[in-house]
Amino acid sequence: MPDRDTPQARRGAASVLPAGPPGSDRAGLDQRRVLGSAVEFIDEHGLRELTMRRLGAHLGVEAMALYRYVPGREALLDGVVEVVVDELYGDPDVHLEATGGWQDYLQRLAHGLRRIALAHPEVFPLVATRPPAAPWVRPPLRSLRWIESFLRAMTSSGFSDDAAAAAYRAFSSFLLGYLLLEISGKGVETGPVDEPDVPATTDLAPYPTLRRLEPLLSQDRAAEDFELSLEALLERMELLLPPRRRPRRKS
Amino acid sequence: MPDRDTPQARRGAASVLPAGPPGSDRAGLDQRRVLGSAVEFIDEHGLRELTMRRLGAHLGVEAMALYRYVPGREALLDGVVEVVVDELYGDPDVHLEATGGWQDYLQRLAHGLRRIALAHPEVFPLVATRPPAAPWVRPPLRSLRWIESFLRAMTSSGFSDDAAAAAYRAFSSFLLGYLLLEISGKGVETGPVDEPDVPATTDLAPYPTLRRLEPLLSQDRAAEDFELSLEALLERMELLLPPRRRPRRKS
DNA sequence: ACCTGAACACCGTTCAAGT
DNA sequence: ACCTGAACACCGTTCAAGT
Repeated sequence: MPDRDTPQARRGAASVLPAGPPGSDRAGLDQRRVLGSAVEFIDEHGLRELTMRRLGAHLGVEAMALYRYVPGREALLDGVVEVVVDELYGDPDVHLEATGGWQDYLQRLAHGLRRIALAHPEVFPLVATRPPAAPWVRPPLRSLRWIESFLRAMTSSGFSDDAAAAAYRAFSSFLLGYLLLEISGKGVETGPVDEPDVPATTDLAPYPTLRRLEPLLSQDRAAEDFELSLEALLERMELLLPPRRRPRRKS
Repeated sequence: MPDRDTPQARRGAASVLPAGPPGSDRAGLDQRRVLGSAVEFIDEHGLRELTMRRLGAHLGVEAMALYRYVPGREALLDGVVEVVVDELYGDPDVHLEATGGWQDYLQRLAHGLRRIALAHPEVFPLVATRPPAAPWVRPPLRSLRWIESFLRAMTSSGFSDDAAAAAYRAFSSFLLGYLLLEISGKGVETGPVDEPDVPATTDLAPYPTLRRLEPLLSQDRAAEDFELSLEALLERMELLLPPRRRPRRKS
């Protein structure tokens, strides 16, 4: 399912995984099929349930067969992260780097990553926390090609190298925090159904302010928050431009 | 080690764990000792290594003995998160809610959480990704008492309920993204030592901008970034105040 | 009251063996 | 060339039994 229409998408970015046998494409396994199936499995049952043996069963094969295509469970998870992040290449809304300037590009990039997080909420914590391959790989922008694309868009828009690097750090921090919290707020109350007679609702009596604001805090403002904070971030980035290229702020 | 000098710290916030036997305090186990030991173990060996059996050995006991004090591994991890977050209660720099106004309070709160993240980098991903008990519990501010404290500080400083809630959401997103990325940048290059003759350095030739900025991106700017972005966040929060309470911006 | 031994079902992973 | 069966070391968890 993922990684559509990008023949050598996984080839460009130094893949975490060895190549594996070339896709015989018809019957039989395939690294792409294994990884895609793993993503599917996590989307459906959650990361906790993913097991080499169960993934094998999901593919109609014994667990041991997977080791032909993946060095082990850890590498499988790395591959899952890679596949999900690579879905960005198939997103038509994100392509074409600089048709509308850097702000437009960063907007589309941010929204593309948000779509990925919302499409794979069970995978995203993995995207967020797997140790990156290099210190300058900052989740959720874990693909060398997108990092390159980001930095080129900024520098070619007039940002200094320092400013582009600072923008990259701010952008990744913003996305990581926002998206992780958005999906965490989503997944609550799902899971094993416990005693329905004990509502498990915490007693808020000792916390009067919290109790008063509780209905307010339970509202889902993720979409608006995302737009507004992204807008604010872009405005703050604008200040990193050399003064000549910075449009006068209306006030 | 954690949870020092706060006798009933874990009593106020609805604990995830049942009480367990009262601490006989001398020899023998104790829920506090089990959780504290787990934190210690993760700090030392990483989350991946933590096993009921190994934690038992670490405490000089068989794994099965732990089940007297903890319902299972999942609850143990919840307890670990709770213990680490509760360290905030022992931080003398964070206490006293509003001596210097809300900005000063949020500064100290943010720095306190940053100290925790840096002190327990192996635990922090757990703080970030464990499913919260309620939708309005937003990591890394996972303690009802601190959420209450935050909201009270804001509302009593003139923020409307809506503004306080928005500030809470923005503050938690900021901290989560920043701290998670700071510790992720720290932990890289540690772990199993592979082939030292193959430096595993990715070939950056296809990514010229990245290659040019690589030394810049490898610098550790976490501390400065944190200060500056926190400052910017607080300034943005100021705009949520009703105009009368908002000091005139200089310039 | 607290801990242990033995047992159960299930992991990840290796490897010789099948086809 | 690709998959499997059997095996190994190790999990989390239960429970009757020890002290």
